[in-house]
Amino acid sequence: MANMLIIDDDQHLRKLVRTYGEVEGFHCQEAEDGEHALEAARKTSFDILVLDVMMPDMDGFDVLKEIRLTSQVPVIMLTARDEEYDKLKGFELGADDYISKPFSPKELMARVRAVLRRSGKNQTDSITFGRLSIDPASRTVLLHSQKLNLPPKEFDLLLKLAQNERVVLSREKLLQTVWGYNYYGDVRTVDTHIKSLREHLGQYRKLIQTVWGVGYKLEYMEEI
Amino acid sequence: MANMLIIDDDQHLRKLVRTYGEVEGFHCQEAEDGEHALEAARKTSFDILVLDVMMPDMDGFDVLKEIRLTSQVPVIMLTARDEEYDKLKGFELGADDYISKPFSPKELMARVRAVLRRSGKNQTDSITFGRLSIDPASRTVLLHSQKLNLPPKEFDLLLKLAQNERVVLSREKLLQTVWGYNYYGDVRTVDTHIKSLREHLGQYRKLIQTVWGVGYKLEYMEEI
DNA sequence: GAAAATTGTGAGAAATTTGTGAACGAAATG
DNA sequence: CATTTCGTTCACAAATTTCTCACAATTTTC
Repeated sequence: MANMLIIDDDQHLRKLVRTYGEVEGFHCQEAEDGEHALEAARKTSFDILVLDVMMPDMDGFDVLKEIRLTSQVPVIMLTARDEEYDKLKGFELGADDYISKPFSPKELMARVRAVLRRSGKNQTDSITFGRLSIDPASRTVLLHSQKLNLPPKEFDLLLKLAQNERVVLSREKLLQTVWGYNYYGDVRTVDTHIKSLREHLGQYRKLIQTVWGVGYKLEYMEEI
Repeated sequence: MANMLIIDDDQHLRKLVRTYGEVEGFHCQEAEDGEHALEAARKTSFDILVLDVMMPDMDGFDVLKEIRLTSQVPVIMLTARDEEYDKLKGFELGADDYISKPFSPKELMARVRAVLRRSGKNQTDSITFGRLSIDPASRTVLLHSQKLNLPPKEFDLLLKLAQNERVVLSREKLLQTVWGYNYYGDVRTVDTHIKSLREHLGQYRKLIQTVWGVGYKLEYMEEI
């Protein structure tokens, strides 16, 4: 299972993030300041860092700068509200995402998943939502441990949506990325495939949400 | 939704850039020469310009020089070849980036995103006010950790106001930026959407304030 | 305080967008 | 080569949103 390093001077916040992280199945380690974080990062290889910006002595950016000298590990930064400039600085230094305090732990975890998914450029890793699992390598989908036979286009469509969890993709974008850049068909073709895909997904049809006037997105919610 | 102005004498190239721009979610407008570009820029406020250097009569540098007299809008220049001289001149005049023809549309869009991010017009970061959080990527609004379903226009309107916190936006400005530069409807339509948006926001309706005789603004105060 | 200007609001028609079933040819399968 | 599956388009129904308008309420101006 994946390793998570939580870096924050606030012990309660560390604890909070840890609790949610562990629910998601991470091995969590905590660091109370930059020094300890860098030391921990030297000793262990982490799969994701959750890094607070505002810390005494060495702030989050300093830590990130150090980290980035040797590693491309995914980093999510915690910023106080209204720190537009900080956001920018964070992204330039190579943060993968940020979230403003106060945040809901659920949202943080959703972003953690999304970042891991994105940074796992490894197309061969399968993507899982509850009891639905998508494996790009073998091009198979498992639903309740049972193989689901999807037609090629539907599989590609599902995979694209899954790789962009929580991000709305317009019909045009989907056509471009799934059908190809030189496809000039009817945009509504997407709808037809979505319909068919939803039928195949059974109760998991709720994963695929229509964003009225914009497009479609895949969003996983615990209760499925 | 951001406005993009594409300035090039080559109609096919304009069309190409437009197509990709629209996939990325921009409202796109085209200008076939410097004159038309300046006129369009006077009428509409754009978030980014894509400007060809080589054009008959008034070339890209002339256009940029004019634009920079009144505006700091991000500009990406298209240069014919890998001309060091062009790059230099462009940067001196205040271009934000350049790209040599022939270019891949994907790369152009990557640069557009990068420039917008640098200029602080990041469209993808979520914005939080107390217990209200707006996420452009997933087009969701969380109010007290609960999802708020807003119609497209209301979401765009809220996002625009949020991205301009404490800045009064006139109805005309809102129509132009949210509805699009080519919308010619009743100005009072804005009022109707504001009303509906306020209803949806519940106690957070106080966020959206009427500035009598001018327009609307979003202002967050701790006590909500 | 009356008049004028501006904004709030309710209701409903109009327009837009999406869901869906059906049809048809292309492609894959055996 | 017959059969099945797949991809696409289309038309219509259903759902949702957008827009306009009239009038009420509020604020400003005179």
